[in-house]
Amino acid sequence: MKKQIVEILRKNQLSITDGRKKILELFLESDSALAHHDIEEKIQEKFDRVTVYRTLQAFMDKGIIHTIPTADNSIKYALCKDDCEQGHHHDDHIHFVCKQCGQTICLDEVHVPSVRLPQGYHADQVEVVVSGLCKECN
Amino acid sequence: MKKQIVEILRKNQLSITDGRKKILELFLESDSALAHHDIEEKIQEKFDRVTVYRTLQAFMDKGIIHTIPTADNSIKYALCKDDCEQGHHHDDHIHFVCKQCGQTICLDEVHVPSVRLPQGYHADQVEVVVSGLCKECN
DNA sequence: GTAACTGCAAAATATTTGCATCCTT
DNA sequence: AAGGATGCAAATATTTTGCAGTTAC
Repeated sequence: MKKQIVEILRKNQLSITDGRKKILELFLESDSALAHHDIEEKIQEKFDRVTVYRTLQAFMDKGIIHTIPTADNSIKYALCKDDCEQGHHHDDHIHFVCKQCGQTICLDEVHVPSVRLPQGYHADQVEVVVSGLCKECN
Repeated sequence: MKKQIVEILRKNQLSITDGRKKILELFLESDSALAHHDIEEKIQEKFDRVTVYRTLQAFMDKGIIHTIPTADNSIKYALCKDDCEQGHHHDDHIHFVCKQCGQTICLDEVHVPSVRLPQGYHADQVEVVVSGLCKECN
């Protein structure tokens, strides 16, 4: 596990620092998406708020994580699959937000249905967010 | 037009005030979704920031508008279709965000594809946000 | 040693709440 | 007249920026 973390950072040419290792570990351990707020809460050793912002930004830039659109104002982050390149994410899975427990998870096994757009539109990316009740809360 | 505005407010048991009329008018005129920020910009007569927040909240509560999930942090609002009830929106259309001009529009004519969820999950709502290039920018 | 990263302070921005006043009904 | 809506002030919360000190490589 520790090894995998270092490897990901190295592959993306990011210096291996405690903060980054810790935050990346959180993502690897968690099967649901994390908001900035969650990260601050879940990390024992306190890192500066600003460091968390910058770390998330760095991970975003490198395509290690991506944001998940949510209808409420919160931004959630989740790990990208391996084939994401810098700036171009190709998440062909859907996101599920549980209305009860608030967890946001990536349903990797459910593929994004294809959407037929009107003439003239060009689609780069399709995001699907399903909300309802998760396995535990149902 | 003016008549329609008053009618909507009345139907939802909201007092008819200048601010509400003006903001609702904006939504009716605009064919793209609006962020809080857009609303402040587009309204000549200045209403208090707080009034805009409260107006949007009131419209949300009544099911007049709904939020559109976006991957960046901005929250956009758009008019609901007639059959939205308080607290339960059934927007069976998809949203399109243009990466060039930033406009967010509702593609009413494109239906949300059905999604098959894993065992145990219950879907209340499916949000689809497509990003790419719109008719004008393509 | 150098470039990159972090923490602190502070600025800028966004959102919420309380309360007195004003407007709609 | 009464209840709801607004504006203002202020409290919170969120995000960004600059800079000096520290750490990774």
